Amino acid sequence: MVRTPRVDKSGLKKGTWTPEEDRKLIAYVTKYGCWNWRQLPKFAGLSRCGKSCRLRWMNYLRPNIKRGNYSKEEEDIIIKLHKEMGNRWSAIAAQLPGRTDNEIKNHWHTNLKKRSKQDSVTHEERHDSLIISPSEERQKRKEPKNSLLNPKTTQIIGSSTSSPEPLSSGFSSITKDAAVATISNMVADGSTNMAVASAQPYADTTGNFWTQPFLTDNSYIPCDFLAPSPDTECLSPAFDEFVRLYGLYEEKYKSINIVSQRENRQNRLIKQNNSLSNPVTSLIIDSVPSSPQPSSSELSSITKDSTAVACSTNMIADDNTTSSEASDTSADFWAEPFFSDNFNFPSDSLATFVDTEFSSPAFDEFLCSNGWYEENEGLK
DNA sequence: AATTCTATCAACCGCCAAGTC
DNA sequence: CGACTTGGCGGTTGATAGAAT
Repeated sequence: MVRTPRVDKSGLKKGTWTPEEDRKLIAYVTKYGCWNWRQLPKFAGLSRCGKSCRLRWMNYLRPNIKRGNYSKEEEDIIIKLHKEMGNRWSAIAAQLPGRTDNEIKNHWHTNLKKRSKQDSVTHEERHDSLIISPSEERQKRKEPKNSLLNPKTTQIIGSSTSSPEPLSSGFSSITKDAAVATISNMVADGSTNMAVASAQPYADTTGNFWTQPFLTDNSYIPCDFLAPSPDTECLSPAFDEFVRLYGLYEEKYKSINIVSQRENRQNRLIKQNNSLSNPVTSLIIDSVPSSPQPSSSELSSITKDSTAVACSTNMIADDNTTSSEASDTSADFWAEPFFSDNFNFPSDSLATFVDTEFSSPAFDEFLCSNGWYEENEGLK
């Protein structure tokens, strides 16, 4: 079920991703975030278009992706939401943590569409059987008033409880909510968390940056300088040194509230345990020793504009917090870190980790032993 | 055993909205 | 205001595994 690898006119590779390409993408995004998908492949050493990289990351490599069997509950939610929203897969996916729109779309077409049809046919049949003909109606009027004991009435009452339930009140605003979720689809995963992290050091730490937390300015990246040897430059201590020289990040982000955030994050990860089904990203998250957080004065300058709220909300939501937590805009909300721990912009430890672990036989072995790769066969 | 059919799903494609210049 | 860029979405395709003949 894979496409034949090929190279198009412009020299860009298409088709199935190789393990090597995956490694490069994981290593790059983990370390530097996805500050610009179009530029990313160049720096990550990939002969792919940005779109392809984005798709691969979003649908396959990013953290917290659930793969495999759908639970009955998940399927019911999909069917329910599809009835409500139609083919708005990204909006549906937003209600199912860990599932991608692509996967849900596939699952719908291969499994649920039939089931949904069957259900609706069954429902219609049942509905037909409940339609009372004029003669029946007349007969009914003649019947005693003790109608609750009438099998037909009982059936109606019984059926009303099993008819499709109205969506919960929360879903009444699903369009809006889904839009928010859509905006921050990337934010909800580690990738954009990291993009923010990557952007963070670039920008000044006054109000401007925090009012536009998700707009990265790739002009900070001196493209020509990096372009010649992305493989080595981007993943090497030399590159880190370069980044420092250009002032692309500030040391101070390394040490602020590291411990409390780390503990907080780890506690969540423990709760999350089973849903972290992507061993690669679990490893990544667990391996990163620290996380940045703005100082209190910086926090106070954050404008709670809708974008910031939406994006940070989804980040937190993705951390398996409840929806009430996610929508909380109180002081506690802002005190909560809304960065994923895995974007400590190039910390030495992470750099070392990326350099050694992602390109080593040990990493390959790790992938294989976790069933992520089939040896020499690429990703399952 | 060989061939054909069907189900599956990763990946591609084209379009659109939002942002920027 | 229009051209351009970028990210995101939904529809579709293509290759393969497994079932059926």
